[in-house]
Amino acid sequence: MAGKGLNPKQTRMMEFIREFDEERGYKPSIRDIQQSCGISSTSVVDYNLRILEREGYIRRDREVARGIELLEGGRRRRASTGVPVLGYIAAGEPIPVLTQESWGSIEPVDVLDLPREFLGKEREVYALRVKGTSMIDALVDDGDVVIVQPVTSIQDGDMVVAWLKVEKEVTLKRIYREGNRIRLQPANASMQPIYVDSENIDVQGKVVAVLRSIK
Amino acid sequence: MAGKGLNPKQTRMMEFIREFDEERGYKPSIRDIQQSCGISSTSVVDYNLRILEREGYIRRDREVARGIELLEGGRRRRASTGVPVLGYIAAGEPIPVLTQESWGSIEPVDVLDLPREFLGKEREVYALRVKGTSMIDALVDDGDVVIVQPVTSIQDGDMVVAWLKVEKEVTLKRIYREGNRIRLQPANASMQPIYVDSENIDVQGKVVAVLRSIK
DNA sequence: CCCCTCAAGGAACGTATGTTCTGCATAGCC
DNA sequence: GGCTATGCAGAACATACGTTCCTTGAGGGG
Repeated sequence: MAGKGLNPKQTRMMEFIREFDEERGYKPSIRDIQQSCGISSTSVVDYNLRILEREGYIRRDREVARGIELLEGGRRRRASTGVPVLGYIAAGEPIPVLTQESWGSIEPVDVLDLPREFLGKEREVYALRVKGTSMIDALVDDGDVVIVQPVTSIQDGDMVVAWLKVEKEVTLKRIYREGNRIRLQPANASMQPIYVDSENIDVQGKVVAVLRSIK
Repeated sequence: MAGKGLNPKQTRMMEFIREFDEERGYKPSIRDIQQSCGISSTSVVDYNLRILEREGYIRRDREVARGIELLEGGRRRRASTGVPVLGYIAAGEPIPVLTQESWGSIEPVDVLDLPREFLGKEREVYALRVKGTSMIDALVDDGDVVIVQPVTSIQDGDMVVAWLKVEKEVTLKRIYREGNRIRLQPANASMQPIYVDSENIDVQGKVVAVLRSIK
């Protein structure tokens, strides 16, 4: 199907629709587009919107005010969810504890919109920014963002955020229960596991994703 | 400001607005909400929307059809952009080459909606899924997604996607030009750099972000 | 009991907004 | 020259949609 690319007017319209949506959270009306793109008539906007729809850039719902859906590469975007960034996680400092009750009441520093694919199935996840390189053995570097799902049930092999009481340290490791003690396995297979007493560990949550912005 | 939480009706409304937007790409009208949430009158919807706005869950533009903006944690979501996933990257295989011309014409496998923060300033970035653990020294594991900005100008210290002709290998490393040869430095400081001839390397792009979904 | 607020129902109103129709250029084609 | 497709202009039209007003009913205070 499809054809050549878009002409300048249509490109301008696409850009405007994207920007408008980003700025205001909803789509522009035909007259919004008309004015902002310097188009003389609503019918011209409609005419070009039809083309944009035919070429697969947008989807329109007829008779619906502001009923434009932006498609990306011809397909619908992956569903995403807002994830609150609650603070920092660093080796030497206690982690912000999140209980069922405090959920929602802690003021997020920021909110990231992330594809569901990278989150667990659970809705209630939060994000922490990593300070320092102490968790490099979990393939997590300074400045990374980890997505954490608060403790519910931990299974062997889960990557968890754990507070080691004696060492006064936060760590990210895969966890395995072995009788009375717990084995913490670094993600990097070439590194040795460490063993801790079950009493010495406080599991805060399960890491479901890591994000890194480079340089 | 704010008060207690939302009542069931308001919670239902919030959920509906989110789902509607996700499904159709634009916001519901008051009457859409009325019908789908089993509310008897538009004025009741309006009444509760005012509350949602007062409590900071949404922002409304008066007189504007479907003019609802969803706020998350009281603040606007970070702007995000659709990033096309173009395929796989694996140690033994050539990378899908992306030139200025082929941009836009390659059919993306998928599209991810990502916060701008994790992307470079450039618009034209794409994503590749990583196969295998051969790039673990760059803190990149099997199954990760790397966000790549096509080659423009590479600076010393940039993390790049490089094809080593002789070795027939793709690799992710920080790059440093040292006269006639090139030093490729693993991200993990404990690992040794490798050196290659400038003729032997084909830089495909610059890695601007890494995403990992765990288990 | 009266008065007030919170929550809701029902209907009417006005305008914001998509649609459509008529007309007019320009360009390519046979 | 006719014929058609593309792209634009202007206006009228129909309705989708937010707003507002009038009521009602259940609590709570005095």
